[in-house]
Amino acid sequence: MAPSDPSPLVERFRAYLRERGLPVTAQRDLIAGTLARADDYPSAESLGRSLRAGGAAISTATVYRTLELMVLAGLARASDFGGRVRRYEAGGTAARGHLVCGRCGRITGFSSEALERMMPVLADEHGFQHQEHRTEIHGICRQCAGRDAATLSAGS
Amino acid sequence: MAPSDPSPLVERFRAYLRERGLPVTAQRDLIAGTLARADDYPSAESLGRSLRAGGAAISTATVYRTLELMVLAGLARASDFGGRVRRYEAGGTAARGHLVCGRCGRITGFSSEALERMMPVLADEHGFQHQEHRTEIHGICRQCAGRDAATLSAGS
DNA sequence: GTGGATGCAAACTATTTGCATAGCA
DNA sequence: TGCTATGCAAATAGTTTGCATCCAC
Repeated sequence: MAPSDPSPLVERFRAYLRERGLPVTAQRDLIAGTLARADDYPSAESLGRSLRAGGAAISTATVYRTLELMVLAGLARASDFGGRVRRYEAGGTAARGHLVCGRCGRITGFSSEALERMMPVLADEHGFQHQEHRTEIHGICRQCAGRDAATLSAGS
Repeated sequence: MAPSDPSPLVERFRAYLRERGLPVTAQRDLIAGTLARADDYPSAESLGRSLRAGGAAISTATVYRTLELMVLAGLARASDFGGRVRRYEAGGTAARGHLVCGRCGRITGFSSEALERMMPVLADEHGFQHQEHRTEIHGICRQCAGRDAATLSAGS
């Protein structure tokens, strides 16, 4: 990663660390930077793997610890989208809803004002104090649907 | 469990099994019956534990396999509500939304017609074929909120 | 210099699987 | 009788933790 152009997420993470006198390390910068650039909701393991593939020397344990710290800091969000691995996304991303493709596994974030408005209302209706919410829509993405249609008409 | 009053879920599971010539076993009846009666979204392990506590001899592996089969049959739903264990609920339950209390961990299902209507629309807006959806609201349940308030005013 | 981060490897937890045996159809 | 479930125990997979060492402050 070029340290000349740190992403806003890296900056915010650094600020968070400095505020409480915690060390800003090369690993933390790298992990935050990679998460900020990731568009595939990586797991701790896959994120570490790609970092190592890029030449960085980072242990899996550090990746786990750092991502956990970022979640705590409110700078990342974690979710296991129906699978068995916890996957992370950069926080601050407006996306609160996620489209999970059952075919290719790709996850796409989206945001909906109507949804945002509805959630606290639904919580309230049940005497529940809303803090945050998570919405997943499982189905088939456009690309996979198109591929299916093509395969169907062409035969295998 | 008294076999004299099998729950509808047990019946439907039996029917599903018979339809495809699969064995209807005592274990499967027990597991389906227990899941039908459970109101706490049990994990495979906790479900097996309570069965064994009740005197039944059922291995953990069988519980996992049976619950998985029920999900496949569309008679149960599985989700890990932000935690690291997969928890199950009887299918057919109208609930599609879940309130997850961050204090006591209790999960409460709810259904909302408005939410049901909105999901396919949201999917469509993004060129996504909607199959199913999952909505979780994380926050504090009424009981815990009340307890907090009491503690606060009384001092610890 | 010191508290905290890192890396390694071992520990853990939840879940899955292989295989011999038992049970339903 | 034949196909499938079950149980046990071992294998996995993902994640966490203990501890010695290293590094940012």
